[in-house]
Amino acid sequence: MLEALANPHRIQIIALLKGRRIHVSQLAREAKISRPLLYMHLKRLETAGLVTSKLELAEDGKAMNYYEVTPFALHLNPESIAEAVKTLTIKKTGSTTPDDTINEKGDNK
Amino acid sequence: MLEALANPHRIQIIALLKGRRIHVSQLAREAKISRPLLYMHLKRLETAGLVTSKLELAEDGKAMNYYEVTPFALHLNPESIAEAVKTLTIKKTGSTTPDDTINEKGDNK
DNA sequence: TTCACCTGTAATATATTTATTACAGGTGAA
DNA sequence: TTCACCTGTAATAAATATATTACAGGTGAA
Repeated sequence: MLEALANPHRIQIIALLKGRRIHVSQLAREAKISRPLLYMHLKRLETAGLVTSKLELAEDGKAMNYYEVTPFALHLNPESIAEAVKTLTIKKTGSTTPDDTINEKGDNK
Repeated sequence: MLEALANPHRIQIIALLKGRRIHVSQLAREAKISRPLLYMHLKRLETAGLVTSKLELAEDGKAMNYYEVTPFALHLNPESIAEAVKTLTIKKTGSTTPDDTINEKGDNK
């Protein structure tokens, strides 16, 4: 969730979406970014559960994909973070086994 | 600030630092990451104002760099984000001028 | 048929972040 | 002097994130 919020475009998208539904193309114009780029950002936001989308057929038959924000609330401070870390898994680059050998004991320069 | 919090190692570092001061080497051992990597993460946290450091001389003359968390508090929800966006600047890749020409008007396939 | 909208995605280039390796230098104690 | 700690950083590799370009296909109206 924090990773999803760690980008100015995505923050702006949430701000634009606040309180209203907008379809992708319109959102791209308002955010002043290209649709492909917007899709990428929306995907990240949607994966984090911060926005939802619904494809609808307008009366004239045109397909419109409407997005809206999820009413989330997150309080961040050292305490809440310490709590959250208990549920945190940090992936390792490479090895699958929880190997603790971190190269300690002596400099051996 | 959100960018600084958008990484599991840095989140963990804040958790480890909560309520106590620890010097770099000790922190590296507890977080189970290398010192060079830790320095990088600490730098990002410090730049965001989430932690502070103080280099001290222990009684035995050894230099120790102690870190501690800043007592921050951030409330995130669609409303607060919409507020924050008013103060947000999105950098452009390339061009310096605020150019709005986003290639609109007609498909011209 | 062409225009002006709408929906999407694959491939690619670029930029940034994350992580490692190899250094350089300090102290006190055995 | 060597060991076991401490401080840091530069250069590089590897992994991700960000952004662009080029597609492909749909609708209704002129």
